[in-house]
Amino acid sequence: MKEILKERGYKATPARLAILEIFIKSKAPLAAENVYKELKRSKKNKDINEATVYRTLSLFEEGKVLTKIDFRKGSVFFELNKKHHHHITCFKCDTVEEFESTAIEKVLGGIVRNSSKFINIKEHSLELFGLCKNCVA
Amino acid sequence: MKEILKERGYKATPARLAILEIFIKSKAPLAAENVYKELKRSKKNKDINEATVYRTLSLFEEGKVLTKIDFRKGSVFFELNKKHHHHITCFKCDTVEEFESTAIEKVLGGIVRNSSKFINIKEHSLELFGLCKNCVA
DNA sequence: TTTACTGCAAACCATTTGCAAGCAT
DNA sequence: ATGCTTGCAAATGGTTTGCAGTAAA
Repeated sequence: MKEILKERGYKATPARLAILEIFIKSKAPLAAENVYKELKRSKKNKDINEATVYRTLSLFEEGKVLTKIDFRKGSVFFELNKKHHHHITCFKCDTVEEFESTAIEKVLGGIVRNSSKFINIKEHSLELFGLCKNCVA
Repeated sequence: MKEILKERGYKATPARLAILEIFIKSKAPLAAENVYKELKRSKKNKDINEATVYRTLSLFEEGKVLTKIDFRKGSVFFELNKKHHHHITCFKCDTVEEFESTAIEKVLGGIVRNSSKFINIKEHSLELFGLCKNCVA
């Protein structure tokens, strides 16, 4: 973990290590609030300030340690930066399933080719929402 | 315009008519702030309160007069509720181009079929970002 | 008249920032 | 030792809300 920080010229402070570890252990994307609460829950890091959490998250985003996700939920979520993928989120229980799709990237390529104003797409966000099998019941 | 309001059981107040008209005339999605400034610019409706704008926007969203769009820009945008489509937004000048794509809907269908946790998707948001031809120059 | 709608000001919530103190290198 | 990091508290920006007055039906 210290390597990840050192590589990017970040000092390996307890706050950063703790926050990174939370993301490594988490299977779901987390908002600042989630991270902060998780810290408070621990004995060791319960005194890390909320502002530090926000600062660390945006530092990590800049350094491509984390990626931002927009779930239309009022606050911004982050997850470890890994291979490009998308999410399906359950309206009710917030379960998140990830998926990859080369088909989507292909379709997007076709769209730009038809565009009159754009030549290429630099980024896209695609978020799906539905009810998961548990919540449909 | 009054019909649109009456159909949904909304009172046809000057604020609502003015806001609806702004959307009918606008070719781009608008945030509350944009609507509010546009009102202030007019002689007739310059005294409509910001809170009223927010209340009207969410009323219109509930009534499916408007749809919410999330451009990752800090504030929420709205546009007239029309046929399902997506947007490509320019990072630099914020130009928005709309497009429809049956291919995308088809791909999404395939994705759900492969999902272990979800049976169907109720909503999705897809936003593309790039530099428009003007801004690439 | 009745109830929905509005303006105003205060409250809210997520996030950011200035500053002085603290710690990693 | 030096300057990056942090905590704290205050500020921000977008949006929401309580309340009392106002207007659409």
